Amino acid sequence: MSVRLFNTYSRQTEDFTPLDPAGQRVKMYTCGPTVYNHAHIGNFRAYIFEDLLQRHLEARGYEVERVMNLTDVDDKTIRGARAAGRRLADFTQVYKDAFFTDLDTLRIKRADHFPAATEPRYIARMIAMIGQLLEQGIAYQAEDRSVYFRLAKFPAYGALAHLNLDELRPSGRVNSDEYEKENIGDFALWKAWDEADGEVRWEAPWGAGRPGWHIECSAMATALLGPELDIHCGGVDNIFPHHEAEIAQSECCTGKKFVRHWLHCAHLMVEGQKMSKSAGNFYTLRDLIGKGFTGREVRYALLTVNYRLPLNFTIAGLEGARAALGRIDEWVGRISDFRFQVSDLGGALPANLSERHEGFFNALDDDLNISGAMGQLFDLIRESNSALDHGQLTPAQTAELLKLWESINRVLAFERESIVVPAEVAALVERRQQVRSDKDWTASDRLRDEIAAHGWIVKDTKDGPKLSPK
RNA sequence: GGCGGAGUAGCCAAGUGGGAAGGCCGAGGUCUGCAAAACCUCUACGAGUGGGUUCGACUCCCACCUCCGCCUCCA
Repeated sequence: MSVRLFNTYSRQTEDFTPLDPAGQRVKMYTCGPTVYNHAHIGNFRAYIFEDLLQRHLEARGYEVERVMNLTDVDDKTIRGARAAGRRLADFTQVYKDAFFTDLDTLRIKRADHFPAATEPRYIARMIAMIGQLLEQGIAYQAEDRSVYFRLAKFPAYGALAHLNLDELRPSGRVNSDEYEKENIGDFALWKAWDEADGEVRWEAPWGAGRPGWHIECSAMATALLGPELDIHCGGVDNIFPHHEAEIAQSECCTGKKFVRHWLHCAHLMVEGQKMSKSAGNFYTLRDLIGKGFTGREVRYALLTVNYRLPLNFTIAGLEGARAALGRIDEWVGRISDFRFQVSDLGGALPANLSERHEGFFNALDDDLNISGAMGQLFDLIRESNSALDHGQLTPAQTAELLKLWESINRVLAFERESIVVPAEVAALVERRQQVRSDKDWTASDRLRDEIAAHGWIVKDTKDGPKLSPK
C-alpha cells in the first residue's frame, strides 16, 4: 500500500510519488522559524508533524532530503535587534541556538540543511532571482526604490489557497499607504534600505536593501533541492500569501512546477482558546519544561492528533500524555527484561501481534492517521501483555516483539529517557533488598523513606525493585 | 461578504452505508508484608439540532446552530 497524502493544492488525498525516477529520493522543504524570539508550541506542532512525515517516509523506504530554513532578517528581527541594542547577527544567534536545543528536546530529527537567509550565497541567489524577474518584466522597482512582484504577470496566484483575487476584500491589514505599488497585492521582493534598518543592508544592482520574506524560501529551496520539490510543508497560515508567493517567484524563475505535494498543518488552541499572550495561554517549550513536563511528553501531546485537525493543547492533555507514555514504558520494560530469560527456539510471533505492527504503518500511510496508528500500538501492547500473562510468548518471540517496538519507535521517538541513578541511592536500594530477604519490614520501610529523601521512589514489582525520580 | 476546517463518553480522539478503535480519568478484579505500580476486565442502545434518501445513516444529501482558521510578510 502506498503512502497517501492530502495535497492542499488539489484538496484531495493523493498517492505520494516522488519525482525521482527510482522512486527513492524525496526532496522536502519545510518553512522554519523566524528567529526573533523563542518558538512557541504552535510552531513546534508544525515541526513535529514534519518530523513524523519524514520518519514515516523513511520507514517506508524513502530517502528524505530535508531543508528547513531560518529567517534571520525581516522586520521583526531588525526591530528586536534594535530594541536589544545588538547587532542583528548576534541577536538572532541566541534564538537560533535556542531553537536547536528545543528541537533536540522534542526529539525532532535534524533536517539535512538549515540555510539562513543572511548567508552570502543565499543573498546572492535572491539578488540573482530578483534580477531575472526584473529582466523578464515580472518585477518592477517602485518609487520607494523597493522591488515588487507584478501579480498581473502570474495569473495562477491564488490557486493554492483557492482564492479568487478579484473578490478579495481588504481586511484592514493592507497598508493603504503603499500607493507606490501598481497593484495592492504586489508583494515585496526587495525592500529598499531606510534608516530604521541601520547597518542591515546588502548591495544590489537596483540599490541597497534587504530581501523580502517570500524570496528567501524560493532561493534557499531551489538552491539546495533544485527547481522541483516533492513536498513542501508549513502551517495553514503560510498558504496565503507566503506559499503563493513562493510558487509565483520560483515558477517564474525556473519555468518548472515548484512543488508536487503541499502539506499544511492546522493551528493549535490552548485550553479551548486561541493561543495568545493576552489570554495568558501562550507557551514556549521552555515554559512547559519549567512546569515539570518533559520534551517527550510535549512531543506526545503534539504528535498524537492528526495534523490536519485543530489541536486543543491542555495541561490535562499533557498529564494524559505522561500516563500513556508510562504505559508504553512499562510494556517496553517488560518485554526487554523477558527476552533475556532462558533461551529457547521460539518461533514466529502470533499473527495478531504482527498484524498490529502492520496496522500501525498502514494507518500512517493514510495521510498520517496517527490516532489509528496509536490505536494499533495500544492494541499490540494489551494483546502482548495478555499473552505474557498467560505464558503464551517465548523469550525468542518476545525478542521479536521488541524489534517491532523498535521499528515503531523509529517513527514515534517515544522511548523513555535513560535515567541515571546516583550511586548512593543504588546502594540504599541494594541494602533494602538485603533486609527484605530477611523480611525485616521495619528496616525496609525506613530505607524506603531514606531513598525518598534522596528524591527517588522505589516500587517493589514482580521483577524486583524499580526506581523512578520523584 | 468570499473561501476553508471542525462538532463522537467527564477529557483527547479513530474508522465505517449494516457490530461506535484507542488513550486519559473512573469502577471492579489479580498480584502484594505494607505502600505504590503493573496487568486484566468493564465503562456511549449513542454521534451539535431538525429534516431527507435508504431495507438500514454516526457515515450520503439539505437546512440550521456552535466553534475555529484564512482573506496580502503568523506554524
